Amino acid sequence: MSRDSSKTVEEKLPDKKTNTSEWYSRVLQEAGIVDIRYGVKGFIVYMPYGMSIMKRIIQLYEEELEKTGHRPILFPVVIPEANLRKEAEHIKGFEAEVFWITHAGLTKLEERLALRPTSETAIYPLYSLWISSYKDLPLKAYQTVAVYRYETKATRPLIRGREFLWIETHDVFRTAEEALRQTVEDKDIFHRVTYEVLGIPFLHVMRMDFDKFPGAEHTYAFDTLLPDGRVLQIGTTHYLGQKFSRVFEIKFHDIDGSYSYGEQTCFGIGLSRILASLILVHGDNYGLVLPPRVAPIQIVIIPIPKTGFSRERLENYIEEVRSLLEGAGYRVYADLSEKTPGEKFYHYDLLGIPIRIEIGPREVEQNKVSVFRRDKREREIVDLGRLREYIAYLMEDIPETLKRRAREEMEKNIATVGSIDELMELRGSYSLFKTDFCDSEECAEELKTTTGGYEVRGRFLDEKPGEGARCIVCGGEARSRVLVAKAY
RNA sequence: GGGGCCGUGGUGUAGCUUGGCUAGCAUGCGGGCCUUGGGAGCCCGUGGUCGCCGGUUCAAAUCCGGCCGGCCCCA
Repeated sequence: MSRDSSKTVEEKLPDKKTNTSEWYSRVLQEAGIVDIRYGVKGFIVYMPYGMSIMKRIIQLYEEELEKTGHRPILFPVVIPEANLRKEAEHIKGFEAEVFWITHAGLTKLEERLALRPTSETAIYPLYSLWISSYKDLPLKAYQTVAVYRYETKATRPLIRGREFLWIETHDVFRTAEEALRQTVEDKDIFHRVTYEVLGIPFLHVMRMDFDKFPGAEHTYAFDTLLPDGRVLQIGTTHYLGQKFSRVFEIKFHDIDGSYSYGEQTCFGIGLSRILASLILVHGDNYGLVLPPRVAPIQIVIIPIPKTGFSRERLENYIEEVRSLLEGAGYRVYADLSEKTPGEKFYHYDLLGIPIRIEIGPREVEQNKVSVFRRDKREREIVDLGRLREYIAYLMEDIPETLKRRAREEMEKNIATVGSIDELMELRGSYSLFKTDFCDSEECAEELKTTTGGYEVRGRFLDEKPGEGARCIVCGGEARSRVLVAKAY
C-alpha cells in the first residue's frame, strides 16, 4: 500500500519559480495544450484541450468587439506583392520576415504572393471600394486569423512562433479625434477581457517613435510580466492616421462636398501569447490554474468508491449532484473511470479545473459534498442544500483571487529609478522600472548595452517626468516617464 | 547576433567513448484479478524505419559529413 516516494517526486513538475522554462514545456505537453512535434520550425499544433481554452478566449474578445460596433470579416491569407509594397515604411519593417509563395503547381508565379504578416495591405484595397461617403463611416471590422512571420530569434511555443493566432481590427473614421478615441476604446476592450476575465495584468504604454509599428503614427502596447521577469507584448493598438488611406485611396465624400482621406486605426490581440500568459501567470507546481470562464470543464466530480459501499448508491448520488450543477449552467464532468482517486486529483489539477467535488461514502451518508478550489488548493465540506450557492460564490471568488494575486505580483516588481546604477542594484528584486528618458534611440541602445538587455518599452500615458528631470542615460532633458524591462 | 546541449516504442531514458549478441529499463496503452479520501499492487499482452540523407566498414543507434527539428545560456 505504501507508495514509492522517489517515483512520485520524479513525476512531479519542475518548480515553476526556479525552473520556469522547463515547467512551461512540461505543462504544455502534459496538459495537452500544444504539440511541438509538427516538424517545421516555429509552427505548432493546438491540441484539443489547448484549442478548447483558446476558443473560449477568442469568444470573449469577439463578444467585446461586437459590443463596440465591430463586425466580422475574413480576408485571404495571400497578399499580392505590389499591395504589400505600397506603403514604404510598412514594407521596410516587414520585408525580412515575409514568407513568399513563388510557385503554383508547376508554374512560377508572375507576381509573388505573401503570406500575410499582418493584414493592412490585404484589407485596405477593398476598404477603398467599400467607402465612398462619410455615411459609410465609421467602418469597424475584425478578423480572427493566423499570421506568418519568419522570425529569426529563437522560437518558443505560443510565445514566439512563425505562425501565430491573433485578432486584428481595422477601423476607419472620418476624423482624427474619432480615430484617437478608438485607441482608447481598444485599451478598454483589452482590459475588460485580459484583466477582468482572464486575470492577466498588463502595463499600457506608448511605444517610442523608433519602435512603433511600421507605417503607424503612434503605437500603444500592452505588456504583461512573466514569472521569469521578462515582459511580453500581448497586444498593440495603432493610430495609422492617413498613412495607409492615402496610398490605398481610402477617401470619402464629406458632408461639405469635399473629399477626405479616412483616419485609421488597427488593433492586434495576441491570442497565442495571451494563452501563454494565462498559463505562466496563474499556473503553479501542480499545473494550470484556469479562470472559470475559459475552463472547458468548470467542475469535475471524483467518486471515492469503497469496498462494501454500494457503487450504485454512490453513482446515483453523483448523478444527482452533477445534474443539479449542470442545471445551474456550469460545465460539469463526473469522472467515473476506473483510475484511482489520487491519480484523478493530479490529473485535473494539471488541467487547471477550477473546482473539484469529491464524493465518497461519507458524503453520501451525510448528504454533503467535499469541494476543492484549485486556485487556493483548499477543501470545504458543504451541505447539498447550499451547494449551488457555494459554487456561485466560488465562480466569483476564484477569478477575483487570480486577478488580485497576479496584479500584486506585477506591482511588487515595479521600482522607480533615477540612475542606471540604481537600476542595476535593484534588478535582483524588481523586474519593471520606471524612469525618466530623453526619447532618443541612441540612449535606448546605450541603455540596452550597458545594462545587459534592459529595453525602453515605451512611455506611460498618465505620468510625466518631474520638473527639471534628466534622462537616465545621457542626463539631457527628460521628455517622458518610461517603462524599462527585459523583454521576450 | 554569439555559445552550448540534445534527437532511441506514445512519454522519459540506457547503450554511443572502444562499431558486432534478440536495442535494455521505467512509464504509457489493451486484458485479467484486486484496490480506491493525493499518482496502489500482481499477472499476461502491446508497442522501435534508433530524426533524415549520404559516406567509411565484412558489419553502424554507435565513427565521419550535410540537412531537419527541439532545448538552454549569453547579447
